[in-house]
Amino acid sequence: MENTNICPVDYVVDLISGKWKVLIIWHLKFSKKRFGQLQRNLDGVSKKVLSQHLRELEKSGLIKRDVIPSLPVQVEYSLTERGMELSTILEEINRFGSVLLKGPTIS
Amino acid sequence: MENTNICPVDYVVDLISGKWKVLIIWHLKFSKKRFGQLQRNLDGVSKKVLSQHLRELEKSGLIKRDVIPSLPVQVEYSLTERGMELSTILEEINRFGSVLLKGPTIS
DNA sequence: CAGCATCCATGGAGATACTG
DNA sequence: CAGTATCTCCATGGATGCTG
Repeated sequence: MENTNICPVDYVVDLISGKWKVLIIWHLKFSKKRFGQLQRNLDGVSKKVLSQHLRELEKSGLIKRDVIPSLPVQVEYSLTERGMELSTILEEINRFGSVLLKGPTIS
Repeated sequence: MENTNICPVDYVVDLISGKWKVLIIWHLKFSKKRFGQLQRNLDGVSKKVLSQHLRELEKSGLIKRDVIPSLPVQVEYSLTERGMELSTILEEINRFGSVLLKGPTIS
């Protein structure tokens, strides 16, 4: 997770290398979610890790964080345009990975 | 690097999450290379890590390993068809990442 | 040359408790 | 509810030496 990368590929890979990053993006792709919802959806994440990941994704402009000044506070997360773009790449990766997983290593 | 993933995306991400994986694929994309060449190209990799990565990439069918029975032994690594496919995805990621890195977080 | 065995360092992830 | 603060643990990467 080193930001000192000059390589854009490594940069993006780092972005989605976090243990839950892909899942977070996946879930937000379909609808915005609140913190607690996400935590329940990603079965097993600790709050610490979840908020770390969310902050990183936000910092790189992939997700948006909206604070709703209710009581108690609610926070909604959603994908940005860029996050949407990334999710289409993830779909490609998904297709590719599916083939890899099914087809035995023919090399 | 858990193989127990059901998610194809995570599977692929794990595949290219190793610190040098992307670079290895990148270098092999243009020409096959010997172990020592790779080690020199990826400035700073230890032999241990390099061979670990190579074995993993081979195991998942992304690269091919050819042993040339000379003295001393030479080993050539090259991309498989699947590795080539992946490298096109990496190029997309590259484009996307470049935008991310240049443009400030407009969200 | 290619690569394995060993030991060590580091940081990312988990568990838990506390707060505005 | 949505986090932050600590502490611990383990996997990954690094350094070095040995071998067919």
